[in-house]
Amino acid sequence: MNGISMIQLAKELGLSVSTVSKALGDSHEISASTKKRVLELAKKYKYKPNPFASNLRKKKGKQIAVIIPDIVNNFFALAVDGIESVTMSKHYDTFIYLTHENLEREKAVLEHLESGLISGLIISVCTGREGYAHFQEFYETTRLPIVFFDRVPDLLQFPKVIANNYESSFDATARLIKAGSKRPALITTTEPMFTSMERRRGYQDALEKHGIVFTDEMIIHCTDDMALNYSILRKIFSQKKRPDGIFASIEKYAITSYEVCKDLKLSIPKDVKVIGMTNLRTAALLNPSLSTLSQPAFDMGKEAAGLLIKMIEKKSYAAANDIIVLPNELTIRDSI
Amino acid sequence: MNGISMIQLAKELGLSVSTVSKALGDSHEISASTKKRVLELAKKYKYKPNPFASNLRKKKGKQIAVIIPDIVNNFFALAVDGIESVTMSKHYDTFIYLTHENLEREKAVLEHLESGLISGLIISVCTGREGYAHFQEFYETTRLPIVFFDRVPDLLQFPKVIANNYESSFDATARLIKAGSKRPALITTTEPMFTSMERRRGYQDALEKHGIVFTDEMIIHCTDDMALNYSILRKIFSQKKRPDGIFASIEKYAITSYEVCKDLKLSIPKDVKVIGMTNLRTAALLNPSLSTLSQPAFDMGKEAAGLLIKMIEKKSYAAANDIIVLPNELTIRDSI
DNA sequence: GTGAAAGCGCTAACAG
DNA sequence: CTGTTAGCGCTTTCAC
Repeated sequence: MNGISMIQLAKELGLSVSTVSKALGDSHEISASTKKRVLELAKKYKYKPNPFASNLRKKKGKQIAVIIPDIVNNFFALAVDGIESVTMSKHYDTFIYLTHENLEREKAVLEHLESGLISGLIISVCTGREGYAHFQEFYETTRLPIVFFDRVPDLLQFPKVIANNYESSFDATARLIKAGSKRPALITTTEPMFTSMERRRGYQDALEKHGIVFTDEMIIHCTDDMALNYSILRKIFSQKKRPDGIFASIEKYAITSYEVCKDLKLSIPKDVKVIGMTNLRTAALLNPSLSTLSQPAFDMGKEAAGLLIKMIEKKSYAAANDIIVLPNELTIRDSI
Repeated sequence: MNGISMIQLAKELGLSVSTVSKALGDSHEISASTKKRVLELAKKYKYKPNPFASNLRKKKGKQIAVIIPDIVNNFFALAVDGIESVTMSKHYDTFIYLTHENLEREKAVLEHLESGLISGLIISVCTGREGYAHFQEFYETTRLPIVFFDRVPDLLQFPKVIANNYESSFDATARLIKAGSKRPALITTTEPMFTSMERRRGYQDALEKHGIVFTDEMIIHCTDDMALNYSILRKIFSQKKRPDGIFASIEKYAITSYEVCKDLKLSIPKDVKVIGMTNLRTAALLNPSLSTLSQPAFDMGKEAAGLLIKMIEKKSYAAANDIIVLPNELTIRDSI
């Protein structure tokens, strides 16, 4: 905290503080000549308004928060990149909070933010679907605009930015089938999430559409524990009646699938055809190169931030129930 | 902005605002019974102090900024993860700003932060070594604690957290040589950076130590343009007298090396032995699995944040010239 | 142990 | 077009 204050500027200019304030705000009440004088002196002294003072007075600032489960994940990193690209251009400051899939942490951050530090919130919720009450409560007490992205609480009425998970999962599964898979498996998480439910719906509908009878064991549930996932998959792919295709609907599961196939000497794509839901830049360099369904992560971040700032700036909450749907991108490589 | 204010608390308790303030601050001037009453009512109403008001009054807040070139890079993502793990536990809020290797952007962010929004700064500078004046200037005008990490301005007197780039590059190069490489190349950036200079020093010293005569063309300069890098590398590795080893001292160059070798049908590790400086989690899944020199990214972030908060909280700037050096980790896999 | 008063730096009525 | 005034909500002397 340092530099010159408005008071000192006013003193040196022989003007009142309020005149200086208005001049800096380019108010129409102020004469061009005065504005010029003020601006010049402000520039000379590199005057920067004290954000605490002005936020306190205006009861509003140019700071927003981003709450995500994990930054060490290409998807979220790209989303943050997209968010920052717009907050930067709109001169907003961006707080970042990581929940690490911990619901308590998520609640704690939300409660902390009820202090009024921010003017808006972008969030991708952690796994698990019980307990959305804290979002509702946050909104009730702060009335602050919130935009959810990717992992959204399906039952809550808030603006959201999501990918076309249903449709693209349908397409990906269909591609596996067309490539010759008779029993493609879906690898998904044990945690119930809206996104994975949608992907599962797309998967099942594609099976049905192509006359493949769905049975429960075609869905493989993995966890957060990579070692456990490995043994789960290894067990399943060691069976005689193993799946001959994989739609890995979570990034890390695609990698584990590769490891298991490698270790079991199952050839990809001959024995097992694989499509992975991932934004990994190295997908093309894996052996064999991995076919991917990738999310428009950067654009999702951009849209979310754009929407949020619109909500903050126009008091028009017309946007409040917007749902923006962006397309995932299917890239076929050698794994299929 | 919402919720109850201290004024309302005071009114309801029949106390003065200053008493409530002290009670909430657990001041020894206040009786235990009063503290209890205040705390209970505050809890009942979920009172949260208005951060703008208290920051304004105290001329100091619990917000810090992190400025990095790129979040879509495992190294920086991990570092942010490390930083956030400590700011979270110490109840600080973390702003994030991305420079995308753009010096102008870096300067703009710094200037913006001169407003006094934050109480401390963690930064990894963008490429290019001209122009460190803005850091000095930022410090002169704000007197705020700054911690640099990884990409640090070597000539400036500030606390820094870095990796042992010289020593570990020496070791990595030595491993290439011991594995049989007679002419290992160093792939580095055209941009002069302290980190890459250190890596280069380690590389050259290892050559000398092992009796390999260094010539200028053993250093391959790549850029930010991936397509250009590809053609640079392709040209070099098409020559008869091509290198038989690669120490890729920047993450993305290791990937391009793989692509080029694949396309030129050069076998790794038979024709070319490769070690890449990278934190990519998929390194082990590449074909062949990539030997890596990885940075202690998470810990670097943790150390940087710990140091910064120490500087913010104790006014003791004893730490001011600290340089914390953490070890890189060499993992040998099939590419060598 | 508690309270009164001043003020952090800025904005926004309202007057003039 | 410019100035006066009254705070935003909190912390911090200084009295009592």
